[in-house]
Amino acid sequence: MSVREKTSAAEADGRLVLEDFLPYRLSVLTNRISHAIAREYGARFGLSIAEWRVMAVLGRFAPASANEVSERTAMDKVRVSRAVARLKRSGLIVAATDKADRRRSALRLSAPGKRIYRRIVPLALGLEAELIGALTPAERVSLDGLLAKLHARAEMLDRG
Amino acid sequence: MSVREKTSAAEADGRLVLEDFLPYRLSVLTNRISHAIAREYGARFGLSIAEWRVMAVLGRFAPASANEVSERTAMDKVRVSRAVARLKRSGLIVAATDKADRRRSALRLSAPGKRIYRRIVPLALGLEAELIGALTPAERVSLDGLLAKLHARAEMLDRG
DNA sequence: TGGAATTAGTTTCATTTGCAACTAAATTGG
DNA sequence: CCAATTTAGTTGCAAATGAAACTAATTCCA
Repeated sequence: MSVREKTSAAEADGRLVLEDFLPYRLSVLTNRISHAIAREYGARFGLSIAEWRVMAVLGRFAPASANEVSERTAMDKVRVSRAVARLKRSGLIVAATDKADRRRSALRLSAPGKRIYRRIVPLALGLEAELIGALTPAERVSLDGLLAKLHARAEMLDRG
Repeated sequence: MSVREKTSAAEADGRLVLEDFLPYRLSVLTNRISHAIAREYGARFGLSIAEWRVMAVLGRFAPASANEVSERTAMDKVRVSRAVARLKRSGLIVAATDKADRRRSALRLSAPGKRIYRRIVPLALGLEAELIGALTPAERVSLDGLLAKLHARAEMLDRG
């Protein structure tokens, strides 16, 4: 009688042990976090999750096209397009047509956009801190490596 | 000049190092996986992710109420309700009114539902296997523990 | 060159989603 | 007991979503 193999791979007779199933666990975890986040600053600043993500990308990767944002966030390009449209309307970002390629627009945070960004960042980091507060420094390093590996794999699955 | 602290907590001048930000990384990872999954059996069996999750719960936790499904999947009860409605219509699950509590329905997989379930499970496990194929057994155990801790924290954040 | 194929981004349309309000059944406490 | 509250599940409605079709600019190559 072997000890129950507790590697995440989840299986029994021919059934799926859902609570051990990695895609499921990741999905639940992510949903919970997104939910908490949406309440936190979504409500507070009138931003949807998509909008906040666009701002986060622009806050970090200065002028970026919608497509770049889409790639960096793994969000659908339609979703990005609409988030960008709303952010432009509300004046939080500005779009300049890219000189080199006029289909592309170079998106940046506007001054008000930057102000809001700077107010949200600490909240976001605080939330992250609460989240990983459960982990020791060593565990954080470990998590970092694991996510990197999974990420690489997931990218292959999604494309290949 | 201290060595760059590489704990996930992500921060620089006052900006967010998005690619190190845990909620973001989880979100991208989950998006990619869900996408791959949706293509895999969503298309193949005409099931939405919500529907498949309901089936997965029923495959594992025999008769269950919609509410139980909702709790186990962390899906909104509306979403569950509608997935259940569709599954009933397509005959993959059956609902008996709970004798003890007539508001509640006892959901189960029907015979055809079980057949589909048994066909999907290997696919799901295969996909998971590909995903964690990148990890050593030790890393899998480690991941398991980390996710459990994060999950517990996220639950607190979401409620508290 | 210049027309075919590609890429950026938007719009249309049908579907999905979820909050809020609702119905129906069960529980609670007076 | 029965009115007041709670719980299971559904539905109305408005907003979010994404596949597919579309426009406009760019690249490719014969």
